[in-house]
Amino acid sequence: MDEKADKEGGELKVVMVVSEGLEQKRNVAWRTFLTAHAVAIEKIERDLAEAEVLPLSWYDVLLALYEAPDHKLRMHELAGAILVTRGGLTRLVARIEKAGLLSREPDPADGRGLHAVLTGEGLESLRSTWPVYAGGIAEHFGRHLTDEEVEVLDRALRRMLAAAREG
Amino acid sequence: MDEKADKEGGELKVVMVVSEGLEQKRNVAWRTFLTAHAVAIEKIERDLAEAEVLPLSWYDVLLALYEAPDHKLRMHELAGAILVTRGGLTRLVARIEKAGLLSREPDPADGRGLHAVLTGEGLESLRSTWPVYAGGIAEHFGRHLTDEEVEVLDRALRRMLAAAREG
DNA sequence: TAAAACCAGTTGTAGATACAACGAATTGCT
DNA sequence: AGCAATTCGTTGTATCTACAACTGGTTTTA
Repeated sequence: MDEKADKEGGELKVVMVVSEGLEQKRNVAWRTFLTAHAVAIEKIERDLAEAEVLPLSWYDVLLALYEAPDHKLRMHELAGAILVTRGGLTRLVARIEKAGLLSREPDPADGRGLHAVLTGEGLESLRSTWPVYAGGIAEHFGRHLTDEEVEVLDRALRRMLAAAREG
Repeated sequence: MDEKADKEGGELKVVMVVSEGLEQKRNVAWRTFLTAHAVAIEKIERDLAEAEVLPLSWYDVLLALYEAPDHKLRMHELAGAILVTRGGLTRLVARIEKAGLLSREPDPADGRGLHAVLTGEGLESLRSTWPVYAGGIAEHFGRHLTDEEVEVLDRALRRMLAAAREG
């Protein structure tokens, strides 16, 4: 790489120069963060698929409903909770409804609105998925971190999220 | 939530019971990790789109080429470097090639193989994209973390990745 | 050296997502 | 009350991705 810098003049510096000094460690950490996320997600999704339980996108929807009052949420609330656009949510919810894991019912208080409601079957799926998911999290994520690292990571990323919600 | 547990018996415990004790903090941290990733990526992609520079998927490909010897990689090496399936890479590379930012040339040493090679125009795009990307990383990620947190996060996630490569 | 096994990259197909435009319903303003 | 602006959810369209089957090239092995 250094030989290349000699041969090609400034080219190598495209990335390096800008990321030198104080910023560099943060950029390296960002890349680690991205890769770690991609690898962990890939492995966990594979575990879920092999066990024939819910994929993460379905699990997220149903868990959000589970955690909501009366196990129901308006579509736009659900979209906000799982960070999907409303357009995407319409189709995602339609697929999950077709599988019988949630139902849609009109909101009596607002003629425009719908509630997505967790069904008994949906709860059952959540129940059977969780152990597999928990196993994946432990195996591909938690197992490799010390207690202290977990705390630092959680605290730091929460601070980041709080800032994102304001900005 | 606790009232709900009283009313509905064991249901609330579906998730909580299993994740109690030692594991719980790790599961909470995992969720934070997922959300933080989703939010940061979303904001950075938006920055890139607004500045009309390369999206992350293209940037990743071109950066991998940039960092490779002679700025070229075999397709399967590239697929491994950016964590995409070969099928997906074929199309991604085709799009980038159509934009003139890389070229494909046969490998003289292996009739099956192709090299993806960074072009001058590709290097130029990398150059113009990086400041925007770096700004996004700083704004939506690095800015919110202390030096020590950055180090802990990088070290911990690297350890996780090392384990993933072996397992 | 011939056949079998393997590997590289592509392509058909299906699935999933975002963006923008839309119709229906509600809210706010005057 | 009545009209404009906003909000809600859906849908058309374009992109993008994964999986699996496939073609052609290479390596292994008998």
